Amino acid sequence: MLVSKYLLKTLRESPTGAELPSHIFLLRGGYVKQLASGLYSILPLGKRILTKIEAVIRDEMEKVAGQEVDLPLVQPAELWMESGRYGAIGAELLRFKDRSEHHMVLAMTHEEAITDLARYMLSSYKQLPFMIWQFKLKFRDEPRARGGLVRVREFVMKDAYSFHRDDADLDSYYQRMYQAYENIFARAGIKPIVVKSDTGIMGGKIAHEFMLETGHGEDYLIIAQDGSYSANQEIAEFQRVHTKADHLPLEKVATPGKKTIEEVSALLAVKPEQTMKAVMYEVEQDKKRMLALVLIRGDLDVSDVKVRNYLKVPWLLPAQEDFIRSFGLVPGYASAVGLAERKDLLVLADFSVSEGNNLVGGANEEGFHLKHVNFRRDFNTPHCGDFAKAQAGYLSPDGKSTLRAVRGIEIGNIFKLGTKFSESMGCNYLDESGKHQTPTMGCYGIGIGRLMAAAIENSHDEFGPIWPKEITPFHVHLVNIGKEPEVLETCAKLMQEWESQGLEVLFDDRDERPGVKFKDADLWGIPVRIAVGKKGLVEGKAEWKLRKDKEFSLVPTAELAQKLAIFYGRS
RNA sequence: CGGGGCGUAGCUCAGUCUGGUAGAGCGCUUGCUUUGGGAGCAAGAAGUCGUAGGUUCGAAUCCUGUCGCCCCGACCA
Repeated sequence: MLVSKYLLKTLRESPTGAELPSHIFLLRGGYVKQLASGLYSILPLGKRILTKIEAVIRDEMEKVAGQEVDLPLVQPAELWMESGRYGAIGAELLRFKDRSEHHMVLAMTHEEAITDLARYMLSSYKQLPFMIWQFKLKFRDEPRARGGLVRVREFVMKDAYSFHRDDADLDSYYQRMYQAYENIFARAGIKPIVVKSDTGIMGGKIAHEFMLETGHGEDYLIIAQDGSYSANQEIAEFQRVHTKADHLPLEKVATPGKKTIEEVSALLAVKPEQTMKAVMYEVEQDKKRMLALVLIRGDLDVSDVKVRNYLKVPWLLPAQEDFIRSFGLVPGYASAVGLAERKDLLVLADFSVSEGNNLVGGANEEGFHLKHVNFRRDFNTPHCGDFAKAQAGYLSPDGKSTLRAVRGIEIGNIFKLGTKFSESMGCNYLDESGKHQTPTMGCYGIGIGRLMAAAIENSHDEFGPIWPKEITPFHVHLVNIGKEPEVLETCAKLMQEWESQGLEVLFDDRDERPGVKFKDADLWGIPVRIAVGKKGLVEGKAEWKLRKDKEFSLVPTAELAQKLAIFYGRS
């Protein structure tokens, strides 16, 4: 490919709003162009990388016996009503009507369509297990797109779905897929951190996220210092430290105008970990709007994902003041003391308060708190659990190590879905004894564009991306220095020679100064740059420079082909 | 959804406060000179100042609506 004929445009300056290295370089290098918020046009250079990534993934999917399909993006709403997700998912699911007034959606993932296909195809246990997968556009009306290709609204995903007779078979296939993911990311030059994650609206039981650790990531990961534990912060567990003490008598104290933990603990001269707060949410259960009180020690934060999962509700809203007051509670002075008879409230107690003692809590009266509040004696609830958000510095779940927090970008995930979709959508098969059985499912996703962005976050310098060999847009970046006939002839000859050995060559044949060409070469990040100039050619040599290195070496032009073959493992 | 910011040439921005009819750098076109890390000189093309309405003799500038984009938040009582 000749640069002079290629649809490429590099920018000297970063476009406004780009902050992540991947966002900046994708725009500056001419890989993508933004069309609207969260919507990007992929330009020829970017498309080559996506195609390479897809080739790697296709290779690994075939190794785990995947069968590639292509399912519709536009789907009837009825399908999503069958699975129950039409009502469970919020505005992220784009709904519209077609010309004949049918309710339709743009698929944000393809469990429904796959299950529909499977219930048509599947009839006998002899067909199981199988895995179906695709590269397919998804549309998610994200509340806020950000970070270039990291969080967009329209994107291509590799989504795979497996069907099994039982959990044991799913478990063993899940392990194979786990390995396939390790392979894919390794081939993209990435060493992911694998964490346990929330299963969210997908349902299911166990899920893992493959995360790239980066200072710019939008997810927070909790990792034990000794490596024994890793999880997404949303669901990360930790061991609470409790003080042991005899229960002291309940005591009412005046705390006028003191509502926050800081104010109350300062006034009463106690540490925040000796206080209890009531974090209140508005939830909907059985079509009724309820107020949920989550009681937790003052120094801890609530994980709303843990609360949501415990209550099995699709969403939580922080309760507004007038909503709280409509239940007769006082914001700033709320607790569960004296509310035992209230059936209209959901009271949840984090282990930090159910196992702690002598805490300072609200008196449910404007301007008053209670000292020495104790679980069971002063308040009670059957809903005790882990509702606290893990933070750096806390003890790991086994208590043997300390947790640390890092930021990361999710580049892939694998789920054990179970029978959520196969059951609700009537997908079944006959076993050996002729009985109807419901297959158990797994699903496995990788965002292609996000992986391209992650590869840059993972591998770049101040001048541009440094592409790994397997996903580089071209194998060789050839540059002529000067317009002398012998230089141009040599370049043409070399290009033809390398292409005939199957290498992809980008030849910067433009009439530009060397500095311009080298800057662009850095933005395009091709692993090998070969520069041909009159000076070197006198000795029959050209410059060999790796993108990751600063220095070049002079190599006889006759040896370049072999050197390239070795570099790309094709010798 | 809430809060903040920004929309002026392909890109980055100045001009807006204090109203007087459009600017710079980069990029693009042409010519000459240059040629190893984003060259120099000269000439040139390019913007209904996001959009609609209002105020005014006169609006990029003031007012109102509207659309778009970016950032923060979506939670600790």
